[in-house]
Amino acid sequence: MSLPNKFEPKVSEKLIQDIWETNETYKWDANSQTEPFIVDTPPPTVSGSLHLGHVFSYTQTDIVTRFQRMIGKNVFYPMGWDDNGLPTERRVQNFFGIKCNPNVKDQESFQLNYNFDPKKDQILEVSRKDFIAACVELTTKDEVAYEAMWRRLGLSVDWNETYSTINAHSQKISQLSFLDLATKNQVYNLESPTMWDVDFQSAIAQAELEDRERPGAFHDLKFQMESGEEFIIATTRPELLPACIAVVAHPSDERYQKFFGKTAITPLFHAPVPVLASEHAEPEKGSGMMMICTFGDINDVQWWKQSGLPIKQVINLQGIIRPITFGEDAFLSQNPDLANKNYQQLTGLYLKQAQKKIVELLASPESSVDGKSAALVGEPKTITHSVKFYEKGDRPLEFIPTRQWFIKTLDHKEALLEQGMKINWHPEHMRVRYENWVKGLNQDWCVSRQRYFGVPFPVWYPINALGEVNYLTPIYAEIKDLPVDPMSQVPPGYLESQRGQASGFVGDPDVMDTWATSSMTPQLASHWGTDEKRHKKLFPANIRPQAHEIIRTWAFYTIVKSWQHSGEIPWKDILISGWVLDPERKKMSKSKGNVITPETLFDEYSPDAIRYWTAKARLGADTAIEEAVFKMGGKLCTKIFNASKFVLMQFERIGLNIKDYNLSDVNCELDRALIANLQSVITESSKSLENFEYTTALKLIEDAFWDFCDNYLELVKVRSYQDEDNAERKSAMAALAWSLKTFLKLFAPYVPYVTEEVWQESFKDASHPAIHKSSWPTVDEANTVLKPSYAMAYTSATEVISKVRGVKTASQKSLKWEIAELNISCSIEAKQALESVINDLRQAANVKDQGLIFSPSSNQAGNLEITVILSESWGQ
RNA sequence: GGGCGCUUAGCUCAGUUGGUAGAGCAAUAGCCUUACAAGCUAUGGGUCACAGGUUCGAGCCCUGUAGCGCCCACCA
Repeated sequence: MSLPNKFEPKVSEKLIQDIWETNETYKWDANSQTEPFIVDTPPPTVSGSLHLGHVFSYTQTDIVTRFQRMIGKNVFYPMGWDDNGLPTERRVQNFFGIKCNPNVKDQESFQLNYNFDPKKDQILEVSRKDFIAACVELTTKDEVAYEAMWRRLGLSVDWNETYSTINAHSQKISQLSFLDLATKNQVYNLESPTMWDVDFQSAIAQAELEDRERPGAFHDLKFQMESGEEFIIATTRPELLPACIAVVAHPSDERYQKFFGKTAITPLFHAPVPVLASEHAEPEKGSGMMMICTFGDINDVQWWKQSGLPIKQVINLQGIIRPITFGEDAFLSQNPDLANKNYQQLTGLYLKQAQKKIVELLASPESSVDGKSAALVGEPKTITHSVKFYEKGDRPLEFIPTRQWFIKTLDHKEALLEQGMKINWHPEHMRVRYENWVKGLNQDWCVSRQRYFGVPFPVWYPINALGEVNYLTPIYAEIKDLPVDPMSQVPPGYLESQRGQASGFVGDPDVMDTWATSSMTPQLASHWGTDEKRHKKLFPANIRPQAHEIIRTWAFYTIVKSWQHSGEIPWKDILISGWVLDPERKKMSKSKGNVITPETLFDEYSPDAIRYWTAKARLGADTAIEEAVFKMGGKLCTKIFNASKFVLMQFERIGLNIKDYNLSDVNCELDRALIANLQSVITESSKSLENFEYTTALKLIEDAFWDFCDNYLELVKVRSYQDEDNAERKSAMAALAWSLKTFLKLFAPYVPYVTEEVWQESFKDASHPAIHKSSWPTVDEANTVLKPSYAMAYTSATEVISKVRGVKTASQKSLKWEIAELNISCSIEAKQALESVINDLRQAANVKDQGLIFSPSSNQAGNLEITVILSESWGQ
């Protein structure tokens, strides 16, 4: 039973991990009847490496969870890997230099290029199957590295309970969810203008939108009425002029009343378009007249839906101006030859180039409708405006008509707000963000993505005898067959040979939004739909820890799914963590994260020290990376170690075992005061931790511990150094043992390594082989009532010792310097209290024999007047 | 434009129901003290963003203002 002389966290790190592992310290007990505590762990996105932001929020969860385990809950703490979706595809593309092309054939014995160099090597197009295999290979490797880092951080995860969002289990549940929603009539597919990312070649959802400030310009364009009168419209998107379907002004705008119901002609394309009244147009903006194009923005889409006018689609899925012919179909023109001549100059151009080109055309002197002037009036006026982007995209979103699957949300706003009210939000004000989001929804959840590495829709579509695909009567997979891949599997009752044939079928080629799967994390962990007995035990979860920027996605979608499937809330409490900010107070970014990796910090400080830093930040509070706090954490751990060493040494010296202490030996006021104080620390910190206020609890524990080291240990030292094991020493030893054990347990959720290291050398026994197999301290253990006299003894003694230190320091003397006379003037009560600790006090202060003098005072009970006269020399 | 949060010592932050402003770091001055010099002791440092109000009393409650951060919406 002994600790190493020096505290070296690195030496014991691995050993301690092994202890946790071999004792199955964090294993969920499937058969236990005790109250569970279920964590809906965020599955980190597997696309590179974990950074300090992850360490921050996951540790906060771990602290809460370790506490719950110690108070006796049957903790279920799984770990998932979110490896499906765009981030993974993008990483795989860049890592191996491959790109998915569904039309390419599978390769035999496909070898991935681990040494891909973007400067030298060409991008290789591979089949869907090969691409998915590459995704699986790389994410599997990443997941190994992630697990190692989580273990090092000391997350008390049950590593038997892991899943990945792309594995068969997750695919099955994700598809099951889709089928359940189909049965409940909560999903539909629809061909309609949808937000489209031209680079990713996929639809995206409202929740993935991001506004970005971009330079733009107002272009004033001259239109003409059929009757010959001219007017001006202002537009930031002149390249959409060929897609103009109408021009509108506000109904009350007097300038344009005379035009309403008549026809205007567009420049360059001579397209006749109706002039209509619309509330959309604001008279004060520009000329008060605006053009409606298919489609410049969401307003155009909404307006078009009401108007019944045909679509003029000029942009293709790649963001390129597609070939069309004026004079045909919707593209009416009063001068098709001229229109086509102009349009041909735009065909094949990317939107940006097309804009440049059309501005040139509009600026030419004969571009107006009557051919007498330029249609572009004046110079374009440059502005900065916000433009909608896919949050992971590089070019602005376009609205392009495509067929997509949607999950109904707009019909359920009220119910979803109610569900939000049933959940406890920490901090409380984060609920408002959820509510704002729900209230502001304007589209159902677009859940299909035209990507490859994801969960397929369990859906085929029948083809009629004419070869037309019928999207409105999909063939759903049977539940027993899940998971299915409709691109390689055949729907019930069909043959593979019928794929793509008249009277046959086609598989849905799309995959689901990655959130469609991760919104099921509570059910993925509980095995919803596949193991009802287990699901009953593990659903709903107790806590959902997550970051605030994904309230509108992860939290929202999880609440949606849970409500639609079973009418329940997915978890009782949601814990919103803050952001890690770099020293310039900017959000920790991936590039910055790579500079300061968690491993670097673990090496330089210790996992415990980093954990301490995370524990100093409250939920929801953004926190700067602060080296000073890492240092503090390190110092605290050293202190815990050294104080433990001191206590253990006192037992060793006279051959006693620290486990054999007996609290009934405690008979000194000072020792009773210590125990009584710690009791209130236990009560208060437990209350805070139960409410997820781990920061408040830590402060209480820490303050008590530093006081224990600075004051109690100093006072009790001389008594405990006695060689004779008499009653007063026994009292000290029992108090020391119990308080050390208590402090170790109180600190254990925060700094598991150092507390475990000490535990192994002190209180470990067969039924408590690890500190996290021991129980949280309770007040009953000590059963000491705090009497006013204890408190007074303790605080008065502390006050005296503090005064003595002040005098010695001011005289630049060692704290060991002898005191010739210590005169304490105080009330009768204070005197009585101090007399009970007089020996401890006299020796700790090193007062000469007979040098401690009390004199009466009429002061208030607590007020002490202390005079110190130092000896001329050291003393003996 | 709507909403939420923040503003306390040089820095990073605590501050319970209103009752004499706190910690760590940094700075300064010291100390080999039988757990700890990677330690310890002490000292200095604040008009609690600003302006009103309620109250015997406001960092805390109310109203307004400003700055910072974030969420949402609008944006021809």
